[in-house]
Amino acid sequence: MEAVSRSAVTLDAVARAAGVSRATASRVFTGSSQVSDEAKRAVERAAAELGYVPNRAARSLAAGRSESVGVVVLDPGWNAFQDPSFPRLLQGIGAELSSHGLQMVMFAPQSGADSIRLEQYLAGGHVDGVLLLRLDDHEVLPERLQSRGIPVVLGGRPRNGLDISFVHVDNHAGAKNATQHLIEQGRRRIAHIGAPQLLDLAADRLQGYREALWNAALRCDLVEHAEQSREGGEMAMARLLTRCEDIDAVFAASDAMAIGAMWVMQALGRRIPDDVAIIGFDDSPLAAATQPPLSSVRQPMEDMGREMARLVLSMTALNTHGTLQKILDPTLTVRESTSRPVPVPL
Amino acid sequence: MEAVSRSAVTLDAVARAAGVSRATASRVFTGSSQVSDEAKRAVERAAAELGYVPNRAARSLAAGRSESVGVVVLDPGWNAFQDPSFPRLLQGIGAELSSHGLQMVMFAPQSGADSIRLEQYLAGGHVDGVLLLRLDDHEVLPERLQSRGIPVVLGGRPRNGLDISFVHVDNHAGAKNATQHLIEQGRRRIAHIGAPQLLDLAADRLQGYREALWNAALRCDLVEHAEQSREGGEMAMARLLTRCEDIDAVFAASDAMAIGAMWVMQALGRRIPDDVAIIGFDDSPLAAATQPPLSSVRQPMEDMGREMARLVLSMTALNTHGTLQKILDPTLTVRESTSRPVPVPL
DNA sequence: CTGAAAGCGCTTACAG
DNA sequence: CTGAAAGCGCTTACAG
Repeated sequence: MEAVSRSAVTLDAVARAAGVSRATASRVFTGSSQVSDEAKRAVERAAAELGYVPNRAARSLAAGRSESVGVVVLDPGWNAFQDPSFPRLLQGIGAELSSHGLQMVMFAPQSGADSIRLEQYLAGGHVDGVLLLRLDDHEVLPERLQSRGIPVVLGGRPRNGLDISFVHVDNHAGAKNATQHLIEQGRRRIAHIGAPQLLDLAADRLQGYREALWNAALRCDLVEHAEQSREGGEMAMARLLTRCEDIDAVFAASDAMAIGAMWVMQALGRRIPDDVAIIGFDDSPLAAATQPPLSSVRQPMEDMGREMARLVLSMTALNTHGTLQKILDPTLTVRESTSRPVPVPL
Repeated sequence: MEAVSRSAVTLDAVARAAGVSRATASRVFTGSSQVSDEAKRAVERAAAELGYVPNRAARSLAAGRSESVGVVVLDPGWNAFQDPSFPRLLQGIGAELSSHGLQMVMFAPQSGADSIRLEQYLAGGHVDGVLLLRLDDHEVLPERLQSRGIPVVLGGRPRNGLDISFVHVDNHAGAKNATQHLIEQGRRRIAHIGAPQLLDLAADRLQGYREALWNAALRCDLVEHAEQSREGGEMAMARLLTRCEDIDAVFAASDAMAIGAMWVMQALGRRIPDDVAIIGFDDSPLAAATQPPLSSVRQPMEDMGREMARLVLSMTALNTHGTLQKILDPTLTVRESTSRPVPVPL
């Protein structure tokens, strides 16, 4: 059993066909300017005729870099692949890398064996840097890669004590803005349906909600946490109503939960937004599809992707051992669930 | 600007520390049996102490293979990343590759520039084979890779005239089974909501439906095609009802469309399954969440992934130039939307 | 601008 | 079982 003679045409063959040295041929492919137009043309013609494709493994080895960046999705349940914001994140990463001529390489390890293999792969010269998504607090990969000298950037905030680069969306600010928006609409009995308490985004969003209420001198103990699903939202909404009958607004920490709240309210015959305003979080495709359409906090996922890519690129370029970070603000997408449409005067 | 001295510890260093030659050290990592236990232990100890990680770029270059397989998702809209069956497919691929000690490397090219870079990457010795997902008829990547001698396997049937390996789910059989199931439940006026006609799965599923009706000597012109969404299903259902008031069963080519049909029927006060039975396609998470739960045709996505991996592995091992194919049968997941629950006698 | 040469870190016949 | 040596396909100072 022998390896296929796959990459039949090598740089050497191209150089010979073009009548130049291997060094010169190499220079035209690496974009070095030190080549005469004549030589360049000859090499390019020869390459085209022979169908030359550089062997990137050889190039990585010789040059000490690979012109590619790894994106690792640390998500044992593959949930990321159903998260509507995930493609937007990938798109941002891909666009930024692409504009620098870099290749994006993605990984989704599922088992311990996968992770070990992956670590060796990433540490083994196949990528210039690594972007890490969806890691939980027990994940050791970031530190292990970093200790090997590989530039690493996290999506989300690292756990305490970890000195590592990251890009993070300010959940606190997003929640505060959402709540302020409700207050500005004249709402006064504003409830919050929080994410499961073990997520740190739950604490951040709750905190933002409380701060906005505090600033407006409103009471703020109308909080229930729930599973991030429509059902979770329904149950939380029901519990909230037993605590306060005349809630006039709800800020939910996810669109799915907001929809659950909406269903409960509508089943009770309350009009949205007339009787109760509802705002969600994530601005997922769901939000635009409800009746009435759901206002939501939009996380700048494309921007987050772009920034992650920028950070890792500047780390590889600077060859620094310092860490970088960037915090992005969410925006508000206001739809009819929080604001009565103003009739357009003729 | 110089490359980081990243992979500080090389095979050479390990060999020296272990007091053996580089060749022997290499043999313990490649799993060659030709090594004494003593030497093996010494090398493993040295590697652990020094924190050695093999440089895989070098290994790929020297060995002529990479122990990794590329998975390319050719989906300009990133839609795959929101498709509930997509993670199952990846899981199948990952599990099979993993069990053979192979690394799975994923790509999602978005632009022409991405595709060119990707082709060079894949052809450049970084992967041993390629799995292609979601390609449309104009895609040239499969042929281009194959012509470079790289083992390629498609998920889905290749367009006519393309001699290439593939794994494919038999849509025709799935549709036929679903329709037969409805007939066995005593239904006689069975409508079909088809996928958009430009998809070839639409034709396959329609054909399966027709065949089942034909075999049972039933009429079969109750067909409407629609967008693959709940709204599409609603509109198609409404159109069908204008053509035949007393439809007693619906076979929809996707779960989302089936749900649309369900909503329309329920809004009209018809009981499911008593008055009308409904079955979908894909057995997505949606199906289990409806009221009543939706019967559906389940595509064996994990199996498809596993088979794709198996095929590409056997192609790399056999080093053959022939092509392989495998066709898988869907199964039926029967829930309450098509069969009245039989009360359990005490 | 160009070429000869060394070297990137590994694997693998080949000869013991 | 082991080692010396050649070689994988490229890049890049170095010296013209």
